[in-house]
Amino acid sequence: MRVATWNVNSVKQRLPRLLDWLDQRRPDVVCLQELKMTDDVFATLIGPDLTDRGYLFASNGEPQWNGVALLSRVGLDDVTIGIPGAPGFPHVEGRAISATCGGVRVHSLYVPNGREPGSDHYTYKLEWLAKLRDQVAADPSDVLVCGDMNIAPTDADVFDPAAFAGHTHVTAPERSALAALADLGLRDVVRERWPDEPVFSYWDYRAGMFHKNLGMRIDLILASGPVADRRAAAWIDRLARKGTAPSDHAPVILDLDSAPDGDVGPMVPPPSAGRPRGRGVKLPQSK
DNA sequence: ATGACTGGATAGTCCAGA
Repeated sequence: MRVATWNVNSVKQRLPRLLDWLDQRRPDVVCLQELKMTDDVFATLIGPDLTDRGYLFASNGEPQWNGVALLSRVGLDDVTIGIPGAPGFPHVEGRAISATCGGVRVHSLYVPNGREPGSDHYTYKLEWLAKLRDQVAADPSDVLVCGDMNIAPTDADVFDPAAFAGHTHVTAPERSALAALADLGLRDVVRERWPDEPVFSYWDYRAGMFHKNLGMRIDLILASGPVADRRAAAWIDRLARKGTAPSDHAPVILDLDSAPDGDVGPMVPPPSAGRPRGRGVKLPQSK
């Protein structure tokens, strides 16, 4: 069984690339984030294409921002929209959906960004993550928590820790929220497979960050022990970040029991021959 | 080349993203 998660940054803009990628990678379960459309529009725009490919689907969308979905061709049962008791900002946003697929409880998540440490949005992020922890704690033993977690688990998951000082995604309280999931037995399958490689899943569109491989690993697949033990391959599909009109995120792929493409490489560019990359580079700044 | 973004809503630019 192949499970993937991908922040597509607008299904509408990503439609041709998403369909091509489904045909190429043929995942059995797909977690999507940042649909940026309502459930009705999602079903109309892409539903027939998904049905043609054998997928059942469910979504938790909004008109303009956020939005998550689950696609599955190994069953889609007991769908839960959102997280029980989770806060809104101020309204409850489309950031979580879960279902049982192929015997595994799968979560597709778009964790709030947090904006600035100490801001209202940052508090919202931490409170939302606490409710996620409570929901997962009530889950069965076979669980996959997938999505854009908007947290880099360690300093190895950003191109230069100094560039992120004082920013969200790397602060101790955010990382503690991930540790709380680890305390429930969830394991970071990509990092377990590639313990030393700089594997990123997000690169800012600006300033040629992708081509310089100045990224972050914030899209995660966290597996409970029985599921993590079934890992045959785990990798980040950075080819999907190349070419025309990509998302700023790449998909993350986990193969359970067997790996259709073999045990692919870490999907990182070869190390540059010269100076170290990324030291002293600043984050692109919003106006 | 030492600078380099994209999407959504809107109808000027502004907000959001991480």
